[in-house]
Amino acid sequence: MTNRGPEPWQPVAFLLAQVGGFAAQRFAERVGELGLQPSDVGILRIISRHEGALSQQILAGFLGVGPSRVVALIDGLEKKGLVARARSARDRRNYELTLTDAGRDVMARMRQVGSAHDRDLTGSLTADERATLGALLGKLAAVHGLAEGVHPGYRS
Amino acid sequence: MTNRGPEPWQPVAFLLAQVGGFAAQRFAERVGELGLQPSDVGILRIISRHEGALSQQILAGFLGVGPSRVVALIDGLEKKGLVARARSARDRRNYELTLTDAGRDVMARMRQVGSAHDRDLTGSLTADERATLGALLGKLAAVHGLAEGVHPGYRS
DNA sequence: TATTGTTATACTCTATAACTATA
DNA sequence: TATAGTTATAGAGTATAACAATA
Repeated sequence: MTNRGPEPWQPVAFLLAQVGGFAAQRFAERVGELGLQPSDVGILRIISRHEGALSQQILAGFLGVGPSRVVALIDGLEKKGLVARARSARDRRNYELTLTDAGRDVMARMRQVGSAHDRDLTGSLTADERATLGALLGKLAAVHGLAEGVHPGYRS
Repeated sequence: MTNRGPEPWQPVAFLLAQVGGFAAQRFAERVGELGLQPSDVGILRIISRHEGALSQQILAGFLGVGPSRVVALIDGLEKKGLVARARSARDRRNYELTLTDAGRDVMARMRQVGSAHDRDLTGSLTADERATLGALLGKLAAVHGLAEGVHPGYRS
């Protein structure tokens, strides 16, 4: 490696945004084949983790969006038969969001799509390179406080 | 390194989209302080590379958007005094887009912002780690045919 | 009175297609 | 007639605030 003086800074931030944007775009296409939007994927995951103990307000908090937007998002998933609204017996103002059987099926297919997407995107790397890339990205995510499994694309 | 069987695939694609999205968001904030949108930055760069030999149609081709969108984008930059439309003498239908002096000033400041952004984003990595990350991302960008310096966020 | 979810309104962004001026 | 740029229109997406039901 040649020495080009102090701090030969590599402009990696742009590459990161560029490749990351490409990854997001490809992922949107893939889940689109399942009839979903990228935002739906994250919502299904959150619901599955808090099965039955999740109101729309709490979900809005997780996503960082207003309550009215959650209405539209859940409307779409309910219309597709993937999510069910059940009035809480203890406080009939709020809903308990649950996955339907079809919703669980879609989540299983989502995992397959995710794996295929991952192979598609990083298949040209060796296993070592992929592990290194994952470690470095994980380090950046941790340093900047990015929550695990939550894409920053919800809030405006 | 423990052996967990064949193909212990790391889900790096999501991390990529997540960190990449964060990088893009931060960059938008930074250039926002210069009164610019991320799309403006790419356009200024393209104009500077084809100084005077760039019509709006050709620019639309580069960006992958329709001509009417270019009108709005250039309107904004012209109103800020960064870009000038000059009717071509040879074919008075099309414009030759050029940077104003103020536009060149802003580009210089953009480079500083870009460096600061890069330090901000990857400052927690060692120089070696940063170089490795850049190399791996560059490899992915090349494999997937991402044009140098063009963010995929223009086309719908 | 306070809170959950919903609806109504307005605003932004973008694409498509009609239009003008040059060729 | 064909092309460069512009304007007009319509559609999607989203945020804000008013609203109804429940507490």
